[in-house]
Amino acid sequence: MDQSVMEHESTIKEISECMPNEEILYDLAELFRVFGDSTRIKIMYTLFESELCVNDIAEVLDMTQSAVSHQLRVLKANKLVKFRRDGKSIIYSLDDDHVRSILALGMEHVEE
Amino acid sequence: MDQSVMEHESTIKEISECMPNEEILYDLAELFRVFGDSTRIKIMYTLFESELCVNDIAEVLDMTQSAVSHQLRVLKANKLVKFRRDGKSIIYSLDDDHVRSILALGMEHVEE
DNA sequence: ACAACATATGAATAGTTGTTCATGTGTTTA
DNA sequence: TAAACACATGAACAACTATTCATATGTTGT
Repeated sequence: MDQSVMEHESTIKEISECMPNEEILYDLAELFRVFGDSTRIKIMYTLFESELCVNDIAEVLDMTQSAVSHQLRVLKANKLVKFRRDGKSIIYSLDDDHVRSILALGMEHVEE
Repeated sequence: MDQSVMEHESTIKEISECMPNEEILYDLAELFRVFGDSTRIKIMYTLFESELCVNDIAEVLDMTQSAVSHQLRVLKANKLVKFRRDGKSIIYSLDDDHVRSILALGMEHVEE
């Protein structure tokens, strides 16, 4: 095995060592997959400035209550939104500023 | 229509006005959808520190050349990677620092 | 306790997507 | 120029996902 092949092999090895482990990579992909649907993005944008109940989100986006609820479930499971009960309604809001940051960064890339 | 209903209506309207238009939202979702697959994320991570040709990516990730090429096509179409020819090989690299920023932000959220 | 309201959820379906296999295109070398 | 190499691409299939419809759960006011 000559020098250049050995260097090649060690480069390959180095890259593999820098790679985050499978589980983290899968979680990361799942996080982005949640952002990868325009209706979920719309829902997050409705919550950008103020919290809202499910019916209001459905009204703003002209969607069925069921569809919104299903998507909120996904957002909830990935800790992108949080919620609290207020009487009969359940009020949703963005979980933290990470969500806003990620949306903003994505927007920067898209608007170039 | 009483006062509270009017306020409700105007809130709904305000939110709709802040919402980015359909096309932008769709592009944004598409961008994140590209990040939403673990093999594409792996490919981007192999390119995090240094540029690589298709075969090397395939070798590092233990994937077929075809599968890698198909995914590079998606990354290319969304301007997440760029490429240049070098002899028989085509060398891929991350397109800009946006890619690194987005991956890093996502990682922050996941590692909490 | 009961009716009305707000939300969640399960099942089914239609549409989307990642991989594989086979083959095509483009480049180098003998 | 023919063979070998590196990569791209089209078709097909299996796996996944978002929405709809029907219904269940939980809360309020009477």
